[in-house]
Amino acid sequence: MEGSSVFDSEFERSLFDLRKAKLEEIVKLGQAAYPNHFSASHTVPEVRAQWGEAQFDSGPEALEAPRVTVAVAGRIMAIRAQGKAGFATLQQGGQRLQIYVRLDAVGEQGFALYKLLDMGDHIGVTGYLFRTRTGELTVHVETLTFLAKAMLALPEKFHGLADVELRYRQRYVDLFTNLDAREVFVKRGKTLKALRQFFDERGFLEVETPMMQQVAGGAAARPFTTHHNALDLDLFLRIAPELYLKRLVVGGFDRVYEINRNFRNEGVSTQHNPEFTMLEFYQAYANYHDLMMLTEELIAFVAKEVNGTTITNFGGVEIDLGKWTRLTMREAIIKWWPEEAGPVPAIADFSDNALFGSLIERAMAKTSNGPMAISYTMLNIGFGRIYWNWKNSTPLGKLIAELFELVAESNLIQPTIIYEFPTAVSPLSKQNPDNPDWVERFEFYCGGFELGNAFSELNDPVEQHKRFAQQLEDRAHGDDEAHQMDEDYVRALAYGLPPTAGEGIGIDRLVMLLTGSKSIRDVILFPLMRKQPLASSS
RNA sequence: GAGCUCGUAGCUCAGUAGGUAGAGCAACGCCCUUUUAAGGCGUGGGUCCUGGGUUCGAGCCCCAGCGAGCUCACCA
Repeated sequence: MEGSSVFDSEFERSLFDLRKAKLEEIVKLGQAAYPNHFSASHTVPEVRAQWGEAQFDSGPEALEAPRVTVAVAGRIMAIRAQGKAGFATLQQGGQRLQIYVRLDAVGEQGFALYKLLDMGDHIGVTGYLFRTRTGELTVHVETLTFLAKAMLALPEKFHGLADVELRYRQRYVDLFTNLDAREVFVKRGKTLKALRQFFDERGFLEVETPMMQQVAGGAAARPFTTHHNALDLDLFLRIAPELYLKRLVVGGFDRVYEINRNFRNEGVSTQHNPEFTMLEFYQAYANYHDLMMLTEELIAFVAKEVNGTTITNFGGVEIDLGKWTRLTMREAIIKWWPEEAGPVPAIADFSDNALFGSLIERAMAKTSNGPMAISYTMLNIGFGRIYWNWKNSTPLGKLIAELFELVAESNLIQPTIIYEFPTAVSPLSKQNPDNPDWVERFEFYCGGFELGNAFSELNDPVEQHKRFAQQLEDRAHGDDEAHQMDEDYVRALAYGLPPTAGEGIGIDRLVMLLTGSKSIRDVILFPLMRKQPLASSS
């Protein structure tokens, strides 16, 4: 490791040398430097569950006749020596257990080993359980086994690792020093398990479809590109599994789901990471109304499995994931129409291009001469952008979706289903039979952001081909997120896709909601970070 | 990509008005057999993110860069 940039400083280098010397002393005491096994009778959480605080009522004597002997292992997170005795705290599985080591119990060799231990070391102990004067469950150690040494200094023991950047870059330290961080990822695991249980119980098959695709489809986003050398083939990392999953429904898998990563070449924010986990599922013989019901059930089920309740606290607001509101996109715009923007729109304003234009023009004027409050400025900029797009003959449907995002989205804190989307922003959805400008699609929102997106799948190959062609035209006009043509997908539809509804749910965002995390990076173990400047020592 | 804020010991943070760099934890030595953010005495530890500039003098002021957080833009 000499000359390597593992070390941040001379302090760390010399500490490493010191610990190396200690390790040699430990070996001289007859311990292995890097043993590969320890037979524990219990984990720390098991010990706590069986003899921890809940059982304290039975009195300290409960542990004395007969004595309870345990063998446990863990990482030393606190160590206090007191002459010929000492206490240390072992951490395992996110829980802690105190141990008490005294010279007359472990002998000269054992105590010599104890004195060579440092914060962060892994050890195993055997001994019997007792309670200290203050009532803390403690292992009275009889034998100590050295397991592994921490060669670097742990973060400050009271505050833990607080530097956000370090927590993301060195998650391995964050996880064992900040147990709250650990808990988030335990809940993430439970979320995935609950999702799978939900779909497995309903006869869905879990599948895996390509993440390297020749046509990156199924969403409006810019893909990452890569290259296969042997086949000399340019490939895209997938932006969605959608088109493959529907091919599977054509193939006769009536109910499929996939939980895996999508990759989108876009900026990062508290709600976006370039790779993120998406659940997509498809159900034949169902439509988007069926999925609304399924979604409400699903989210409530997962919340109960993970948190034991549908209530979650997000950004200081209590959200009940068991109580849902349903609004059409147009209703939502009207409901959340900002007072500053003047009279609320009429339904007719959404069906006529000229009326829509004057609606925006009016709102723009209203918000331009108000007090210079931030909301006025933000709204004015937003209306201005929509107006500019309207002037540049952006399709009405797209403008309506933009308007919805401007005035309504951030208000959707409690679980809300927004349905009836414009066809212009939904190239893969089935049109409303009564009005082809609108499709059978919904998105659902919680905490002010979008969690999922669902629709009755377009299964008419002729119409699908037409929509792709339209997207190609958008692309030619500079929209580099417009959908690519996927001839093979159209061919699959031509073999006959049964009436099907499908849905995608952003799992990172769901976990944010369930854990009260304000940033997506707090629910991703290793979020994408910029390159670190080269360490000067290397 | 834009704006705002931040970067001081391994970690958590102070740093007055521009005048020789501070504390706690961690580390090292000694004392201590029921402590628990153990305690007591002592010691060591700094490219003040990097590079320029202003100044007699810069952690502090100015410029540029790097990294991070937040807000916005794009999107899910």
